[in-house]
Amino acid sequence: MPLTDGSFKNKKVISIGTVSELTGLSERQIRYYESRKLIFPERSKTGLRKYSFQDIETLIEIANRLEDGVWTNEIRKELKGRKQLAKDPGFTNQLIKGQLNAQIKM
Amino acid sequence: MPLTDGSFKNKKVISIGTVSELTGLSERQIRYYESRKLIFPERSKTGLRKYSFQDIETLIEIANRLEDGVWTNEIRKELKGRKQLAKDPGFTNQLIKGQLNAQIKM
DNA sequence: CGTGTAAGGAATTCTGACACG
DNA sequence: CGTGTAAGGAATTCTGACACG
Repeated sequence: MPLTDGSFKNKKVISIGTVSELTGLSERQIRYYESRKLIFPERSKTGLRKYSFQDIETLIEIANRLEDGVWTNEIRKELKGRKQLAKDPGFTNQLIKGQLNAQIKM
Repeated sequence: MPLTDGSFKNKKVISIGTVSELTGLSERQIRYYESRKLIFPERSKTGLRKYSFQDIETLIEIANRLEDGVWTNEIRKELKGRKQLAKDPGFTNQLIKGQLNAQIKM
């Protein structure tokens, strides 16, 4: 199965510092939007937040809505409208292949 | 301009620990392949390596070739065959928009 | 050649809180 | 409400080196 690019978009692998650079938002803001239930990063085993490119797009959208004077409560409702579709259609499979190979090697 | 998914694939935003988890390779191996000129991560301002999803695919490929008993020197040649095409066709533009908005807001 | 590891330091991220408003 | 900051601690990453082979 060919690797469809859509696989990357929802893979949570970016740390908060990088997200901050990419979006222009402060880490404080990014964490706050999470507490407001606008974004849902995953956590590494040790608790570090991990974001996807999709999250970054959502964050930019959130920043734009806030500029318009919209409250996070309202933004949450707006965001709920757009269902986040199928995640991970293929990429993990490829990764597993790579890891299996690595294992078998041992 | 709509955001083409290809934009994500070449964006260097993943740190080495995450790459290690995703590929099953040790950080030592990943850094070594860089010293062998097989992969070319970018660096954050403070020197931390950042990889793209494309790099991850390449790493899995490298691991597979090594299992076949191929030397890094040879793998480098093989990799050179496949030109890494256009990077960043659009994503950065969108990010800049978000950041500009953020700036203007101030 | 390719990879593991201990070593010391630098950079990152986390949480809870005080602050302003 | 949304965001800044200082505080202390925990987790991550970096480089150069010794080791095996």
